[in-house]
Amino acid sequence: MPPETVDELPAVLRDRREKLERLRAEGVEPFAAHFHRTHTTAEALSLLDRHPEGTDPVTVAGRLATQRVQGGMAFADLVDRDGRIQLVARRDHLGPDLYERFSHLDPGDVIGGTGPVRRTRRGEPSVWLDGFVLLSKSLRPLPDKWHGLKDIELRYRRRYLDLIANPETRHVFTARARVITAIRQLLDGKGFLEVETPVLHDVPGGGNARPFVTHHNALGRDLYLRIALELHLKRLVVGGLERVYEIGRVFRNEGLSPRHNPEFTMLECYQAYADYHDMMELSEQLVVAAAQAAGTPLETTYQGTAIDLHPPYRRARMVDLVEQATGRRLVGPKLFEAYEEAVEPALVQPTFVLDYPVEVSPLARRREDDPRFVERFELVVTGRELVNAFTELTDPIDQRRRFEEQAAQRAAGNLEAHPLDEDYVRALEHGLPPTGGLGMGIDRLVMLLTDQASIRDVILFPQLKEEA
RNA sequence: GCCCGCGUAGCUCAACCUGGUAGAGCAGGGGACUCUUAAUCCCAAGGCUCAGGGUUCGAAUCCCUGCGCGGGCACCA
Repeated sequence: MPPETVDELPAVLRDRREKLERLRAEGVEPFAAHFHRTHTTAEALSLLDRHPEGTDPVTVAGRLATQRVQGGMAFADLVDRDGRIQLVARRDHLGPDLYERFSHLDPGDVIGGTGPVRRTRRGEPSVWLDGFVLLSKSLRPLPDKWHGLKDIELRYRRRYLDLIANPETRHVFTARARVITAIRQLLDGKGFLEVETPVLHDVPGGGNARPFVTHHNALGRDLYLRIALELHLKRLVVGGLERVYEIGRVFRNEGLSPRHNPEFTMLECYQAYADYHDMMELSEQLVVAAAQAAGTPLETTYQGTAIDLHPPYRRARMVDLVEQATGRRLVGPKLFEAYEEAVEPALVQPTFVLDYPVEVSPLARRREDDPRFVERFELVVTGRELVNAFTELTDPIDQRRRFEEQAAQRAAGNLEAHPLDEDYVRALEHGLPPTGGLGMGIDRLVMLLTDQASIRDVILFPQLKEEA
């Protein structure tokens, strides 16, 4: 920040700096060290319900929204995380000095106020102030009180203003937090152990994506930010933890889009003695639990399209879906390409797409009845992959061969082909129990449940280009 | 990386097509008002029109370049 003199500031900012100095000159500290509130706004309101004639004094704290100063009586809305409550100040009651200070507060100032709660003549529940304290002076004006903050760039860059001005934004991120809590509760209840695995990887495996590269100075070598959680979690199943999960950030060095942020949040969980059929049931349970946590009905809409999230979801084999769409019965990478092009975008209602070609699934177990396919599914909703899961490949010999096929693709220029992870193959050689595994994109799940069109609307601080 | 659109006061938007001194609401300042709630009414103030070039007597407006944002494509299990 350049050293700015008060004179150079826009008038709206200069006025507030001058107010700040005036307050200090009057002996009022504009940034309080601490404050004790007795009630949130919601608690104050429910207290009034129990004492409709008026409560004992309560102390609330929050940010001042709008003010309505009317001669010797002033009204203001105080906002905290739970909601809002009206404050009433009267010159007769507070005395002229304190009243004057109240009426010169700005929207955005953080204050604490004490007084009984009762209704105004118009029926508005209000804290009738016996006194108030300025806790944090706001030196910048709030966004337009009626239109909110519309500028989409400012909403992302200054998320704090978006959260103050737009209730919908608060709702989305509250729902996101509750969804993640619900997922943890569901998995914990099934005996899964939440673990943390490294973000810095020697070998960026578990998915097909270009990684971010970073450098460790003391080791004198490059490391990669993880693109998936998979390989470390399956090592833990080898280690006997049997049911593990991690909810964590992964990083993919790809372009930005309404559905892609370079860092995003994945749930991955692995269950010994389970297969991909079990993972389908688990997927359904996760979606239902998440929807309930977000307060989203199972009969919902996404961007104007009706979506029914009631399980069980349709199950269809990829070869059949492609044949229905194109009339051709394909195998191998061509099947997968045709699926992505002709089928996936049209799958609006929740659908488990089963049995992927082995060539695009180097970590999944082959089908016993047809080794060209693996026991893998993706749960697709609104044309987007929500879950990717499979019966894990446990045969270390086959795993090494699959890695070598990927290495050949890599040598041929496919930067996203899976690299060989020797240590992972060694872990398999010790014996991975039959295991089902599942990965779920939390951001896309929250987008679906909160009806948000862009992944940027469900990530608090999404990646943008450098500010001008 | 390519294509399209957008960028005006702290915020929300006019004026741009068709070039002629940049306007309004909110927020802020002053005043009136002791039951308001998008309070109301009166007064005054607030701008490097994203940046840089060009065309023109004259550019917010037309043209070019750059930057930023959005969308699409490419990329992306």
